[in-house]
Parts: sequence; C-alpha cells; structure tokens
Amino acid sequence: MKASNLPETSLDRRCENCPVRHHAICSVLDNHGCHALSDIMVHKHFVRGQQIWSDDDDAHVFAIVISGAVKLSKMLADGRQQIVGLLFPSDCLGRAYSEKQQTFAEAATDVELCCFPRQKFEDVLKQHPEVEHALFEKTLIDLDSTREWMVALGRKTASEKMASFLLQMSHRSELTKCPYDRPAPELPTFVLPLTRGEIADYLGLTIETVSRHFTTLRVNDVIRLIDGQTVEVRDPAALASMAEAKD
Amino acid sequence: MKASNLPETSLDRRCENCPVRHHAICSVLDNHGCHALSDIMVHKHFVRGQQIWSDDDDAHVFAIVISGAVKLSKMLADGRQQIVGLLFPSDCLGRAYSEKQQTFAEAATDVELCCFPRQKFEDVLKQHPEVEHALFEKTLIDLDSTREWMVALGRKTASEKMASFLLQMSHRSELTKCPYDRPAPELPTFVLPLTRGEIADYLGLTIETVSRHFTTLRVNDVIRLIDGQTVEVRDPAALASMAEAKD
DNA sequence: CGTATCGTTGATACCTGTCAATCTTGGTGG
DNA sequence: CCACCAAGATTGACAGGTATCAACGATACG
Repeated sequence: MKASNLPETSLDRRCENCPVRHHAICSVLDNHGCHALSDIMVHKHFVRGQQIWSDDDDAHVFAIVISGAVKLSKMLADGRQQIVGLLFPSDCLGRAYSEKQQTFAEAATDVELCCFPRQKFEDVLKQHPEVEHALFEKTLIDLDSTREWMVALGRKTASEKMASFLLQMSHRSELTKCPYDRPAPELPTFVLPLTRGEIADYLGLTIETVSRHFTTLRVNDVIRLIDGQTVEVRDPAALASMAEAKD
Repeated sequence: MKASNLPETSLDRRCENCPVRHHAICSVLDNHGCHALSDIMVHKHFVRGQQIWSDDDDAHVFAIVISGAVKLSKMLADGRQQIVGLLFPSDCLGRAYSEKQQTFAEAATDVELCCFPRQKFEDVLKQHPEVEHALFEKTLIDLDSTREWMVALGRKTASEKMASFLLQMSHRSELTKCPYDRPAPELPTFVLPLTRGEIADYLGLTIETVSRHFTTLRVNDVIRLIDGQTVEVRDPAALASMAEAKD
C-alpha cells in the first residue's frame, strides 16, 4: 500500500483523556507541563498497511502510539525483509537526534499516533530533561528486548521462535486488558496484529514454515485458531516450555 | 575461566592522558567537569576469557572500555549462546537504571576498563545532563546497530553473515588506527578478537560452518589468514558484495 | 461470481547442524 | 630440547530442518 506524505485526520484531543497518558513518556509531566507537548502535537490515523515513513526518509516526525500496532522493518537489496521491532500503545516511534530514519515503519493494524515535529520535540526534550530521561529509559528497555529477540533469531529453532512469539503477543495483550474485564481465569486469547508473512519476517522464517508450525500447534491442542488471526492458548505451560527447549 | 569479584590492578590514571578521552561519553565534559567522573573512577584489567559480570549479577558497575574488546552474550537454558554485542574502546559497558544485568559480559581479549560504581555514576548523570545526553545518543546508536545485526541473524545466509562480520571487524579496526600510520593504500588487515566458537555465537552458526566459510573465503582469495586470528582482506569489493547478496 | 490476497499443504532440494576424526598450535614438564 | 597434552581449528560423512517450488483452499470484495 502506498504512503501518503500528509496523513489523514488531525484531531484536537486533550491529553487528560488520552488512553496512554499515564504509560507513555508524557506521564512524567503534570497536566500543566504536558502543554509543552500538546501544543505541538497532532493526532494522525493510518490504515493497516500504510507506510508511516520509509527507510531513507528524513526523520522529521516523532510519535507516540495511541492505538494499534506498528512494525519497524529493514530490507536487504534483494527484498528480503526483517522486522526489527513491534510497537504498541504508549511506545515511541521515531529516531531522535538523527537526520535519517534507519528503518521502515508501517501500520500493522489501523493505527492512531500522537505526532510531533522532530525538531520541536527535541526542543521539548532540552527544556524538560525529565522527558528526555523517560525516553532514555524507554530506549534502554527497547535495547534489552531487542537483544532478547536476537537470541531467538540466532539460536532458536522454528518451533521455539513460534512459541516465543505467541507468548510475547499473549503477554502484550494482557497488558492492554483491564483486569476487571477478566475476573475469572480464562484461557489467554488475543488477535494477531501480523499476517503470516509478517510473522515470518519477524521470526526470520518463511510463510510456509510459520503456517506449518501453526498447524502443528493446533493439532497438538496447544493453541486454537478461532479465525486465523485470533489465537486461544489452550496450553500455556506447553507453549512456555516450547519457547526455550526443543519439544 | 573464572570470574574474580574484585579484579586486578587499580591504576591512578589521569583523564587528560586517557586514550578514549575524546571519544567516550566523557568527551562532553571539560577537564574540570571530568573530575566528577575521575573522582569515582577505578581502572581495572581483565584477562581474555575473564567474566566481567554474570547474567544475574546486580548491576553495580558501569564502565567505559579503554582497550581490548568485550563481548555481551545471552544464554538459553540448554547452553546455547548468542553474542548480542561487541564493545570496543570508548564504548560503554553496563546497564544504567537497572538493578540487574541482562547479559553476560566477558573479556574477549585482554581488556582495560574505566569503572564507576553504578549508583555514583547515575548521580553524575543527574548532575551533568550533558553526560546523560551523550550516553543516550550512544544508546540510540547501539540500538541502531543491534537492529542492523538482527537483519543478519534473521535473513542472511552463512556466507553473507561471515562477510558482514569481517567487514564490520575491518571497519572497526580502521577506526582505531591512526591515519598517519598507513600513508599508502594497503590491504585492510586486522586481528580477530574472537575465537571461531565466539564468531559462531555471534553469527548464530556453528563452529564448523564458520570454519568452512573461512576456508572458502581463503581458497577464493577473498581473504588471507596470516595466523588464524589475523585476517588480510585481499578483495574488499568481493567481501562487500558478499555481505548482502548470495555469491 | 470472478478475482485477488492470504493461508495451507505437499514434494523435493539444499544449506547448515551434528558427530567424529585429524591437524595445528601453544604450553608444560621431564 | 623434545615428548606430551589440551584447546582450538579444520575437514569429512551424514542427517535433518527449513527453504523452495508448486498446487490448492479459504476468505473478502467488487
């Protein structure tokens, strides 16, 4: 799908009502200090598959994910692709202090972003060191999880990668659920934000291998595929043990 | 090799004479401001193979690499290992703002470190925002190169990985050479800081595969192995083209 | 209802891992 | 000085996991 340089709607949404107000880096600001950000903020919507920026675009935007999922990817000259990061609500999007983006960014689902002009955003970072510090800590956590994923890419088998991925998605979906929504112990269920091809690009596998392992997990009753995108984890313990050791 | 909790010599070295003074994060401080760091600094030596900290150690040390190479790695329960980062002079070592290390750190060669107690180092970061900013920018660069390496782990073939690794080592060695040392155009030559097994753990391959590809590169006259650890790149262009596309 | 996209399944090939033997190198001690 | 040994590196034979190529099925959409 094609990118549009000037994406769609621009809502005037108040920070006080923002669903990620208390989880994103702006949580270190009080409502007054938050004006520094809200003054330069623009909300934008992207539809599934829409490019947010491309590899060699100038890095003139910085954003916070409000809803949906964004995939960061890199490509080799011959088209092989690797997804190097998945971003969910409250995560930050964009490379501060660089003139160039180093990755592609694409909406994996429909996405709502809180966007800032990068230059102005960096001015805010300078004026509000506590925001820069929050962004720094988030970056350190990103680096930790990126390194964790390197172990999967370099050392895990296909089925271990699949199990690790499904666990990761399962945990991520728990975070966004309100605990009061699930009073009783149910089986973890979530909607995959990626197609089979994207999962393959995330795991360093092919579509066919991903599909085959979905089938294996299904026939072994570890998961149930409710509609191809919706996964119910029927045996969380099995999935967890598969993530680190061969079955 | 075993770790020693209190590594060896503690030199009293002046920052002014430090070989990484103008490349590490302390370069943003003038000689006066540098006292904040030098007051809490201790130089330590580690021999090749010595553990600097282990996976579940408390993160009570932060350091700058002065000489040598450090490998950061992660392990799976069954012993499979993945090197997630290589650190060279002027690079930073240690996880700020975390109580726990998330990786192993081991001296890949004999190493000299400029060590700080983490808590005191974080105090310096608080008092000198320009140092925290420098560390933040270094962390962003780390994240960029980590993501770049994910592409290699997930999507490149063994020979592409080998070529990428050798190019990376070649470029890194150029950085540490004084330009005046090599007035004439010579073939790039460098000493590998890693054993075959460590290279395998970095590339997500086995020792045997690494060794076979070294042999292939040698018989194709792309590289020359001077003594097993010392590599002369006889055909840099071929190496560069191998790094991204199958031969 | 045709078409496009995505996903599944099958047959086969090949790259890399595994297992094992041999070679090289460096260090140690008789 | 040389024999011996340990660790690392190389090479070979073989197996297996994943990629590749291809066909088919499912779903959504106009």
